Amino acid sequence: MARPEDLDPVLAELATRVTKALEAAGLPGAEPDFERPRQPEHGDWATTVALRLAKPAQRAPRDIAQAVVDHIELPAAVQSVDIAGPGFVNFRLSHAYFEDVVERIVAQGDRYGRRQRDEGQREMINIEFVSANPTGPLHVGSGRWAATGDSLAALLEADGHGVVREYYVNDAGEQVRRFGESIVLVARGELLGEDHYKGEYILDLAREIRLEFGDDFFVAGDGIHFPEDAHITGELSAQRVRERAADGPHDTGASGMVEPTLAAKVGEIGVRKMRDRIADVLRDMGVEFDVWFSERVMHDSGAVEQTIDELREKGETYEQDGALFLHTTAYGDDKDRVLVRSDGRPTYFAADCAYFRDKWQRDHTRLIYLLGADHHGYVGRLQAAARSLGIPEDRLEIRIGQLVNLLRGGEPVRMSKRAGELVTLDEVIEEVGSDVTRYHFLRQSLDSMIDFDLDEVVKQSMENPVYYVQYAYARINSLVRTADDRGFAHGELDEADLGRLTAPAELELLRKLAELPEVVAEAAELLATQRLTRYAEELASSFHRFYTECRILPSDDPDASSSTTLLDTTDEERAAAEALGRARYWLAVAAKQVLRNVLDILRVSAPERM
RNA sequence: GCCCCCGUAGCUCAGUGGAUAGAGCACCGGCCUCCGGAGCCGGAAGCGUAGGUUCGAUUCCUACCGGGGGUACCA
Repeated sequence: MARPEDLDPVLAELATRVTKALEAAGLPGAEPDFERPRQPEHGDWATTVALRLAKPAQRAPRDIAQAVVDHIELPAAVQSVDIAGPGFVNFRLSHAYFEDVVERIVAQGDRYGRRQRDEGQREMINIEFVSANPTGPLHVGSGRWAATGDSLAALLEADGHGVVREYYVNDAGEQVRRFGESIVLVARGELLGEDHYKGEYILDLAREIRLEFGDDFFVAGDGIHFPEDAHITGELSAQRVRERAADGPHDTGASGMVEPTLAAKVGEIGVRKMRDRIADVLRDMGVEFDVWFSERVMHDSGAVEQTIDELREKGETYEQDGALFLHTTAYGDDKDRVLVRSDGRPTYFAADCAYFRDKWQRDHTRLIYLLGADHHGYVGRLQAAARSLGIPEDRLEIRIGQLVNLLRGGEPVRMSKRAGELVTLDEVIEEVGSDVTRYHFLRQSLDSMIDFDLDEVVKQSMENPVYYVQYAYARINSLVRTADDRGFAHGELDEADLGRLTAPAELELLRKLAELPEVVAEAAELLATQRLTRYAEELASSFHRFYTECRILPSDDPDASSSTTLLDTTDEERAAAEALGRARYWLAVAAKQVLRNVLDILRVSAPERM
């Protein structure tokens, strides 16, 4: 459990002092907990230790709180302490503490908010996400996992861990053959069956492969040739594709047969092409995977057989009806799972096991899976598989995210790859942009279903909160540019008198800036990106208020202030105003840095101008 | 049937046992002679229902109501 006192030496010291105060008062020892009060009047930190101790100590909470206050020696950075409500002990930090925060932010730059961990504390985390089958383009729903997984990875890095972003490519087995068959049939202008993949992209692939490998590529042994006029064929096929898709379940099946070896070959080529396209779209979204793990390669290497052997040797398996089962119920699964079918072919589940083994052997200390709710049924068997392979229970974390509800004008749009009726991620990115799309997904909890109404998102893109945050950043950049243009003498940070920052808006912003390290730690622990987006919005809000209420640069308009101020202003007052301006300038610079650091973790761009 | 997620303001959502439950959108009323109005300030409005645990419950437990998803020798 991340505790705020682990992140802040001042708070750690305060915790020690509270413990000592309890001892000095003759009260039972207790770990004081700290939380940030909602109301600013309640100070910067509060502990409920008096409330918790009331029962074991047999004393009224307020009495205990009073005893703490009477006996505590406050650290220098803590200005005051008082008791409130039923027995809260509230602490207020000194202004010097916040001045120090500004200095730390400017000194640490990009590192502010990030955690440095010792070797022993640092994990090597593998996070697997998206992993959509490479038999079709990514749809909008996958965008949620792309955005969330990538930002979680950045978040865990910020929390001081090593992270590997991984995509498991299901490029083996029956579906690849069927995928290849679909391409061949379309290339030949034949009808597709109910189980075939449909959609314009199949036609595109057929064209592409024909161009690359030549007209004869799709020639079948029985004399069926790839039609000479590709254009006409294409139109025909596309039309038929649509008809068949609309036809639905009473489909009678494909009009032609495809040789298994050709289907496999074409499937392999098609999958490779689709994988590249998927990688392109993800890159457009700013997501770069470290590892594209091929299931086929794993099969070819014999790793699946080895894993099955290993499981057999460990006594985790048994045979029944000619099939080999993994005894997953021993680890809480609903039913035992088949590893090898009675016909000798390994199941996908066997590959999943082998994949686990591979990942674990690559020296990861923690495995995270980000899965959609449609895969919820897999959790039990995946957990069991990991345990069977000797991966400790707490080293595997499977996070289920609720699905994205794709709408268009309030009407549901089906997202079925086979039916070919899907709205692809690249279309959406092109239409509304990567930042808006990402932020939209990152803003909500994984537990909540997201409505993605294409019409609404396009309409609302200008009022998306991401612009609110980015605007704050652009605004500060503009301020800095203007300061430079006018030759504003902001001096160095250590020359600025930050003690002058005492206006409510200034204090609010200072407090908010100080929160980042703990927001990062909490978000990382909970794997919750929405903690970061909320913080970003709060920070932007604090800045906007500060900017509105607190003039930073001196007015460039001599007439503007001449009538009253210039005449009445003494040198002393003018010097004070200048000093305040310099302090505010550095506060704005610190805010800019923190906004940038948050946006970096969200992996949303921080524009200098908008 | 069993399992998982959700139910918080008119709408979309935050809030991992603490004090007076917060944002955005929408609505109403204000705010720039000057650093970016994509902004700021103010107003109205809410924890599905019923029990339980606790000093304290939106949060944890149970039941019920309502919505979504999952339950293959599929891939």
